[in-house]
Amino acid sequence: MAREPNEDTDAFITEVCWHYFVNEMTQAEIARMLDVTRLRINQAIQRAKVEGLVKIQIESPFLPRIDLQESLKEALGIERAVVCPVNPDGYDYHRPVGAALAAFITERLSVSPWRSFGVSWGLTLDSAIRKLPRGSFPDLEVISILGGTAQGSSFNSFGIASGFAGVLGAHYSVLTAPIYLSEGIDRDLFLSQYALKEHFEKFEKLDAVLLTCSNVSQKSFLVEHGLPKEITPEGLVEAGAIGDVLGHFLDKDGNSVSVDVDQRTIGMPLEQVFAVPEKIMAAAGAHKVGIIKAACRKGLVDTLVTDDMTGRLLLEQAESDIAFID
Amino acid sequence: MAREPNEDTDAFITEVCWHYFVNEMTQAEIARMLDVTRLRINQAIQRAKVEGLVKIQIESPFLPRIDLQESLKEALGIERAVVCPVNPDGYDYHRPVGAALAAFITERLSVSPWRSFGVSWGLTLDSAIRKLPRGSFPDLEVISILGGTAQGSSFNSFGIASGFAGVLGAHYSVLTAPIYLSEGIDRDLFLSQYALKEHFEKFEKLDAVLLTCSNVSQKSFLVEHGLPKEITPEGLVEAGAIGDVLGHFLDKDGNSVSVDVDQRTIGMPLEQVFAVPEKIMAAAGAHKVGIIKAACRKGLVDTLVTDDMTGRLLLEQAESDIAFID
DNA sequence: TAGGTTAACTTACATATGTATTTTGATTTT
DNA sequence: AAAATCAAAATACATATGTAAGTTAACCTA
Repeated sequence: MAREPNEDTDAFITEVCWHYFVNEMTQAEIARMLDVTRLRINQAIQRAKVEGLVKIQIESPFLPRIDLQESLKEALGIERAVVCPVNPDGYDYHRPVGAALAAFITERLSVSPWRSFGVSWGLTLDSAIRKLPRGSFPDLEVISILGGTAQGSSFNSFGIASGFAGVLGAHYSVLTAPIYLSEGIDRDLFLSQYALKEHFEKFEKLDAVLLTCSNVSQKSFLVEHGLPKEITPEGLVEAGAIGDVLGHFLDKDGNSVSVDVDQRTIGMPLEQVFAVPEKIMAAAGAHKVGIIKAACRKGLVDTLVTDDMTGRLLLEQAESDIAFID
Repeated sequence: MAREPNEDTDAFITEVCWHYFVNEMTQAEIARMLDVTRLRINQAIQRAKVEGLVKIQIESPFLPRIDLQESLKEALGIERAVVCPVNPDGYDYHRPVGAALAAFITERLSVSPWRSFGVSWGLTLDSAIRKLPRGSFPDLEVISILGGTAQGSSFNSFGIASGFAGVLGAHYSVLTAPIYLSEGIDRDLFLSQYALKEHFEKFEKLDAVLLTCSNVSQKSFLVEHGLPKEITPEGLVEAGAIGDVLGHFLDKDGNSVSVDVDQRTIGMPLEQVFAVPEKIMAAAGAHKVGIIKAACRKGLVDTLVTDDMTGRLLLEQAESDIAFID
């Protein structure tokens, strides 16, 4: 081995970003001034963007799509829809929907003082954390409401709950458990552990939940990596499943297709979700149209945060409730 | 006359910015998608930046300059110094110092709940408003502490106080009076007007003030456009003035050089400023070094927000208290 | 309807940005 | 000490951005 990679410090990146975004200097100018190569300036700015060190806020970001939002409220029977514009080519919905969710949360928190809210996990929530402006809510607690997988911090509730709490200056409480119990372990016995019991009691007093969902296909991280091997996507589809919410697989009417799976799921039960005052679902993508509609129909959603493409699909195929396997 | 200029709507600009900053599309892509020319996209983005519709926040913006901040605290005998990096060429301190002030205010508001704070006026405060992220502080009141001039909204307390209140979601109270009384009008009689009396009483309970300052030269808006014609810059310099704070001209020790001028100034008296718990001065530029030091020496400043260039000058010329006329 | 006026479009181009490739040189290994 | 290794610098270049022309066409006026 030779030299160590030159890890740029936070202070360096901060200074570069200040010159670039506030003083509006060019990258070349900054490089000359700080006596480094332009490449390092360029990379510093890119890293700052990715890691959320610079946050770009747009005032009233969902002003434009009012028509679509109104139609969606009507069609899905929900209280509120937030629709953000998305790039139809190179379609990546995580970032824009995450940004819209972040803006929505900021707005809600400034108006109604949540004491606690629940979070599941997934890339959309991960993206929301990066876009959320730093705040100070010392009386707020972020509660993870779903067990995690072994892989990557976006896919377990620890990374998400602690991430939200970090930027919001709040406390957090995580669910240190897998999303699905291994076969043979008794659910009630498992949940009777002191730490878990205390955590589950917090579900009863949540002011809001941030929900996500997915369909039954390779596009679903849960289906691809999170299911115990005894549970197969084919079996779930046969049973009528079109997607999942909080690890529970639902049919097109939002009813669970497998008591067996439900019994093994470590997380907030759907019955309890109904009782939460604000049920916010962030979800987008053509493959999620079916499960989004099912969740809305069942009453699991007050506010839907999505993009215009998905919004339009939700309206168009008002009658197609097909499970997508692609 | 021919066609009307096509004033882009807020919704249009918002959508363009969303595509550009969140979805990271190129301006050409956005133009193609929305079927307008690239020029209009380009202009929309520029307008959004200037008008503060997009706000770029940098996490912990004054992390880098800790050494300089510590030295300044020591040298000036103040509680806190906030130093932001600045572009030495094409030197414009209003924007970066305004941005730093905005970040500082955001931070302070999230920690200590001010009930009210006072504002003077000037380009630096105007710039701070543009950089300040929208907030909701319904119990906060922004109080203008200085009369205004007839010209431009940045130079009267109405634009500044209402601007701060607007972005912070706060109330405001303005001082509807000129900065200097005309000769012959009795100050006490003038201030006894009901509306003014009520306003002046609020000065006693301020949690913080945002102060600015300037020197005695053409660079000072106050000197160039705000002085009654009986008061000349030459006369003020002869009397020992090196600059002004809240319309009061001070010598190098921070003492007023003209009881006459003070008698005509409509604004918060300096004696009252001393009593405010947080005295924040935002000021930068080589020409302000003298007056900044004088104000600090006199005890008018707890927190100084400035840039690295001015910071370094403040340290270097620890002994030069010259009034700059250039 | 002809002519003047001007916003918006078109074109052009200089500069800035993002990225890939090659070169350099410090450090470690043999 | 020579060779190997690899991060950082240098170089090169395709694309994006900002701005300044000239051109077109909508609209008003007379």
